[in-house]
Amino acid sequence: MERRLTPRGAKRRHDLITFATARFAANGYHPTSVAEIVDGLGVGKGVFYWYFSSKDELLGEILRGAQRSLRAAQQEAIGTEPNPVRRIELGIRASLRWSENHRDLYTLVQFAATDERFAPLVSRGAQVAVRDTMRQVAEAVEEGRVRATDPEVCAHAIIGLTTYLASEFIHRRARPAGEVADATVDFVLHGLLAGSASELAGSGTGQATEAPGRR
Amino acid sequence: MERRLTPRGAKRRHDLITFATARFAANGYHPTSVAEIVDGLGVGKGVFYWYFSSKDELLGEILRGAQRSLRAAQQEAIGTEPNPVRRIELGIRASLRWSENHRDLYTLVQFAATDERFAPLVSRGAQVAVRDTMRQVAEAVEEGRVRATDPEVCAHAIIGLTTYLASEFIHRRARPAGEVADATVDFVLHGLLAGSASELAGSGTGQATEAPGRR
Amino acid sequence: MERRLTPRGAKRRHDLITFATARFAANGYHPTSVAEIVDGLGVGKGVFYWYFSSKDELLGEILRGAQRSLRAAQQEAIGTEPNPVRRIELGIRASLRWSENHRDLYTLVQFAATDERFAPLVSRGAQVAVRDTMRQVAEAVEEGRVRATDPEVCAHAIIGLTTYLASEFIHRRARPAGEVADATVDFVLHGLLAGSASELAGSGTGQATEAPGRR
Amino acid sequence: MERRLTPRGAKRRHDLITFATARFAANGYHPTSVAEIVDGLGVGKGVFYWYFSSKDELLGEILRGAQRSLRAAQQEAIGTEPNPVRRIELGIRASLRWSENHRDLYTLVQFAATDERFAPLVSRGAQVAVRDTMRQVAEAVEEGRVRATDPEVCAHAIIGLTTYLASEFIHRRARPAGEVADATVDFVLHGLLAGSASELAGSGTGQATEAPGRR
DNA sequence: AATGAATGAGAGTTCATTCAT
DNA sequence: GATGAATGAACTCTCATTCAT
Repeated sequence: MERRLTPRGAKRRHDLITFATARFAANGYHPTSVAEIVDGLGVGKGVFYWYFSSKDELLGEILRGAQRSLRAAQQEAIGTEPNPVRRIELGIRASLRWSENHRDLYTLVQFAATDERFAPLVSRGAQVAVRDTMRQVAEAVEEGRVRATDPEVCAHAIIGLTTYLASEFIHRRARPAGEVADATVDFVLHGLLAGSASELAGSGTGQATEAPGRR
Repeated sequence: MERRLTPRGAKRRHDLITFATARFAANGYHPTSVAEIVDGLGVGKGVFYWYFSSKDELLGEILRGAQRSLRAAQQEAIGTEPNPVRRIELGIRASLRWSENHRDLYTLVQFAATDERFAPLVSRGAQVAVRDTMRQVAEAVEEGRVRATDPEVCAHAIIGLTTYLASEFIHRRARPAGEVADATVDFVLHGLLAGSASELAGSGTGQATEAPGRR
Repeated sequence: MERRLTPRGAKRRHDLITFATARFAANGYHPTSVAEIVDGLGVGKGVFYWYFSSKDELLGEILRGAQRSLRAAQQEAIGTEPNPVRRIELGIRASLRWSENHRDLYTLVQFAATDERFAPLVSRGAQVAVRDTMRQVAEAVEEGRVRATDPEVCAHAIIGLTTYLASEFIHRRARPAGEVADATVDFVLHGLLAGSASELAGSGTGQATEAPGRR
Repeated sequence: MERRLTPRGAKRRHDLITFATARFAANGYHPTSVAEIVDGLGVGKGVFYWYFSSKDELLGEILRGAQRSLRAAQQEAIGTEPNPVRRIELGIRASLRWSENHRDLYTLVQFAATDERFAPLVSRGAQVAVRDTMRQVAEAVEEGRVRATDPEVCAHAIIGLTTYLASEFIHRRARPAGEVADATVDFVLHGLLAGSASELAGSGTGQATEAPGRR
């Protein structure tokens, strides 16, 4: 692949990606045939294989593009903000806004994570996000702004929460991203309990009472 | 369907479900053919269609079974515990333990949620879990044990967090469920911030596009 | 592959091989599609792939069968004949008779030898034939029945001649195998020259670019 | 077609033929795509169809060129040699030398002979060679230089032997053409038997004991 | 209950050929 | 003359499903 494209060619390629993303998200990747995609654009089958060497490769391209785009949105949102806690918040808000504007991509990434052929690709993208977030959590811990916790677990918790709430409230119920972000940030920062004294000190199942990762 | 099964028939059916679950989780639902399943069990194709009317129906059965099994595990764990916060914790721990013992089912549910034909089924199961959790959050709020928040959002946050951390730490990295549960419960209850005074008081209201009060 | 076949299945498989051999020989291997074969037999496409894992595999089967069959015919013809020269003759006659009865296979083998994917298979079969013939030539030389020559070259010459004359006279012109065999055996045994004294003594050494001794 | 070509055009056309011949010989005619050829030369598809009206036509050109070239080599080698036996020998030697220098063409001709669309073309070329050789055999018989045999069968025997030994020893084992020619000429002239008295007089299968073709 | 065999629509992909630029 | 793009029929092969035995 890697073809030098004319402007017209670049547009075709872009159209294919856009249309395929929509169909994959709506119908599922496997149930959507190449024929369906090219028919939808009113072009011949050969066009598809002129721009992509296979259906799998197309999905790969879509996933890579999604990750690039999300990361760019996050970094642009964070800008030069010095406070790491605030950076986390800005990252969450950017992710949710991005999620709102790219519902299809979200669905596709979710699917890709469940297919052994694409899971590694998704994993790699997730690792980048985790590393970004971890750095901020670690910094915030160092500065004493947040409780001492395992930054890796925290990073996953933040990303997982954001991801899940996006799926539930933005995609399924079409709530505005801003509102969802408020709730997410609130939960991330304060957790569930009222007051400062843990009512459940000593709870647990007899296993470690501290968070894992701290040795 | 609905067939009166002999003991031998019941075993056959169970074998089919078990084997298919493993293959679906490992290879993906669509890429796994009925032939692969029956060959793996050393039986003819007719057997499959004797017990299930279609491949889709089999997946439906698997998903319904998974939800029944998870809910049973949660309810057994909660038992008669009166404290709603403690009930939430017990539910989280039960879910993670279940997740540890049923990795394949977890993967399958994740996939099913991305396919428009199965998503409704998954949704219905998720709604049950959300309603269960919501009831407990609402009760905890009423009793003043947790901050006043939208119980629905909270329920989703709890479930989302649990789900995601299960996937990352139990499935991908094979950490023990107990450890992961400790961290999850900790995060759910206390959030991220240090101390009782919110450093970010004022955040979480409106879109907060201006930097919130930083010291 | 390797399937336990019922009698009905064995017949189907045999029909596929027979029909495909005829089409491959008439139209060429590549130009003959699987669809053409199954349509010709009035069965569904799946039937083909029930019995053969691919079109290539089918050709392989055909070629292997041809080699087995030809070799069996030769060995049966030679029987226990003690005279090696006579054994060579019997082999030639058997080959030509076989050729007469299996024109399609001959054409197919010729093609297969020109395709890099099948050439090794053909080569292997040819090696067996060469080794058989070589043994007889060597024995004949030892017994002083034929001129001292390189048995390997002779073996190839015999096989090549037989092959070629079969193609030309039996396949293209439909002459009876017996007649062709007489001529082939005659040429193989006596060569071209009249009398016993070589008119061209001295030739056959070096590149002989100058005219050799002519009267 | 028939196009007046600029020198640059003539070179392009020649390059296409050369490259295509190599790919066809290496990969097979059908499996080699036009795209592969033009990509290999770094030109666009249009170039191909500017010089040739189709892929089949290109193969036809290659085959015709091969026959022209081989015949020219033979005629140049024979020159004005008056002795017909010697002419046969010179022809064999020229053919093998040509074969050594044009392995790809040899492979291609072999293939073409097996495809019903190209077989007539190959046939026509072969007929020319047979007629040339026949004339020489007939003359040699008339002059009493060789045994009285059917000149047509002899011609085919000579050509078949030469062809086959070229394929086996020159192409597959890369032996020098001179050596192979010595063996071929020797076999053609003397056959296999030692001495002048046929040890096998009277052998045969009860069918004609004389060569076929004589009525 | 169960099997091997069969179906045939439809999948992804290729490729000779054409055409606008 | 030459290119990149496009065409679309045809290809090999898959697979959920059905059926005779």
